[in-house]
Amino acid sequence: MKKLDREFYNRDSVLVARELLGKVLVHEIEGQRLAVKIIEAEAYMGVEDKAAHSYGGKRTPRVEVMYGDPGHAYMFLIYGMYCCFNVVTREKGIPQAVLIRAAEPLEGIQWMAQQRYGKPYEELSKSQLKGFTNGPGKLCKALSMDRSHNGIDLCGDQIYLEKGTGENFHVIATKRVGIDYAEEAKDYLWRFYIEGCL
DNA sequence: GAGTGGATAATCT
DNA sequence: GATTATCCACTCA
Repeated sequence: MKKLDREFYNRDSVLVARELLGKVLVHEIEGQRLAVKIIEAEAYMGVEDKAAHSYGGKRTPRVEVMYGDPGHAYMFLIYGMYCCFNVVTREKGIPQAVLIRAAEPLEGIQWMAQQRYGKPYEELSKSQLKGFTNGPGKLCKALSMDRSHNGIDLCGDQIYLEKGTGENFHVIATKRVGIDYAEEAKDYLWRFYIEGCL
């Protein structure tokens, strides 16, 4: 399977978000290969997006990686307990990113179950199965990603994205959620998901 | 099946 | 020192 090259990320964030659907996110850790299919992604348009950390050109140590080169991971912590995985887009100096909100486990499912609940996949409760990887925080926990991966190169060998199976699916564009504070920006159709996976 | 409240820590001013 | 936003378990119908 072919990795996505840096040029893929060096484009408009909305375009990248839509094309990331169906792609495979791979995290290699301790010889274990964890792979998930991306089923939901959200674009953050930097300075013109009130929902983005970099809105208005704000520049703090945390968002610094978004100002860097495309194709890098931007991890940020929310609620003090969960983190979100983002892909940095656009060229250096333009702070845009795509948030990966949900995915579907493909490889290393047992490993993920141990990581999240400390027990085999078969023993998970219904609610645990339902929420296995359908949220940003849960996704990161399952993939064993945290702030130590912030700024990592997605064109490297530890965390990268592969082209999917090329199967057919229908992409739905919708409003973003959980950003009521963003005023008019919350009405933009910058959130994408694969129909039938939610 | 639907709705509610409590937990938590890095980041910013 | 204030702010920030998701997940989970619990309750009720």
